[in-house]
Amino acid sequence: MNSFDSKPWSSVTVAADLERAIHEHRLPPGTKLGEDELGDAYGISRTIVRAALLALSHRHLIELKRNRGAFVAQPSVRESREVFEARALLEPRTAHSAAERMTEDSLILLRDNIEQEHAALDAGENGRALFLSGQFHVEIARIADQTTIEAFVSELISRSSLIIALYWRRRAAMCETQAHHALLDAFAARDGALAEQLMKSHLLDLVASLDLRNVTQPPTSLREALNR
Amino acid sequence: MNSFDSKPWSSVTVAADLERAIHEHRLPPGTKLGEDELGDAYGISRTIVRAALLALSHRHLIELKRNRGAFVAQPSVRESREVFEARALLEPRTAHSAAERMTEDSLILLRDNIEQEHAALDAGENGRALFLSGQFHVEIARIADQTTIEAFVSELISRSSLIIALYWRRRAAMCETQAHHALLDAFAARDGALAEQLMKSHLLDLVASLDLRNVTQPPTSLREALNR
DNA sequence: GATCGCAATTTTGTATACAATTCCGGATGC
DNA sequence: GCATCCGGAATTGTATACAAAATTGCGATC
Repeated sequence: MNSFDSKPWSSVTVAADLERAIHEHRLPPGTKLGEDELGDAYGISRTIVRAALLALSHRHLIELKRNRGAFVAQPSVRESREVFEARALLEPRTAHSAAERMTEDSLILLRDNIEQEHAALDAGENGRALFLSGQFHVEIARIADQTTIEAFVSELISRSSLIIALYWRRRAAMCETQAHHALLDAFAARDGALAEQLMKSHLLDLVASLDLRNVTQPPTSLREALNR
Repeated sequence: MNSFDSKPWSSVTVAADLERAIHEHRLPPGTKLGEDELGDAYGISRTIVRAALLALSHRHLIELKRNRGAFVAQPSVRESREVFEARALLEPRTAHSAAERMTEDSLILLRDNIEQEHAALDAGENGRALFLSGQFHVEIARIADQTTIEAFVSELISRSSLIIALYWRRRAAMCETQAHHALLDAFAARDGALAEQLMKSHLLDLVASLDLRNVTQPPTSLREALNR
């Protein structure tokens, strides 16, 4: 996969690479991430792989089972709800701040993001589109100039991607782009209150598009179901 | 320090032990945490120490400088503001939820926490009192049954302890206990709105008790100031 | 006497060796 | 035929060896 890159991979670049792969659904929930396997893929020793896996586990993107290895996380229904409740607390008011601090450059960045997402959808690159859609939210926190909140939102966005992989229901062509467009308009008008309201609705729509009924979790593989 | 414990230290227990030491101001901001030193102290190899340090760095409690080592973090004025802004978004509404879910057992837990903090203050154990004071906030998130938010709050609380170490101004005998007592009453009355309001005020009071004017940071050591 | 440079020491970064645990398949016995 | 047990293979956990970088201290030089 990445074996022929001459880049000097470090634990942080490997973690970022893996996080993106997870975010884009190239590594679906439940996937086993073997240390030797990854080490070979990146051309590094297990030492660095382990550091990267540790970082991802701290972000709740993978689960480390002692003596068993690393697996792409499979958020429970409960956890999924919590993630979106946390987002509901953080993102609307952050959008409000962002609207007030909005610059022309930032607007261009956001507009470009929507553009790229559209292009990705047209090209059938759904994973990439999902990633870009997430970046839109992270970018807002960055524009609000809140590094700390940005870090939390970034984690929550990546976890949301896992949640979408597991519980996505609505087949409709993403209304996403529509919601982001509306937000963009609010930002362009520097209307903080509107941006906050739109973000709140957007998040509610997102949750509504999930199937979070408390049915027994469908395990990805039979193995996982029985091995506990 | 811990050399004679027969416990089997793991990266997670070591990280927890270090975090508590930082939280209680036994390890002040800027302190160098040498790997060999820690390994000797806990009777483990650097491998586990490094995993623990990695975990703490992900929580922004220590800073890892490449080829230089690990240092207890020294949050900037900017970062300090951000931490409290994040807390302002998360904690008030979490307190609201907690009030609505409050049980008798939880009330006893919180009451006990205040009790212990008082005892610690009387005994002159200020570090321990500060730790307990932080636990009060984490406990609220736990009572609200929000594991994800609890994790964020827990990190923010620990970082707040570093901020207090650096920027604490007011000498007054902590009004803390007073604020926590008022919160407890709101919880006992299951008054969510009041709890939310009290928490908001409490956090504002906390920030007000800090000296976050943008003066040049007083570095713990001259070295740190010049070595960049 | 102060400054600069170089080497020795210390400390961190990475790979690897070895131990411990789990996984998997086959043989065995009921 | 089915379950169980056992042993080899594979994988993770931990320690350690070695490499690379930074710090320190000494001594030469001006």
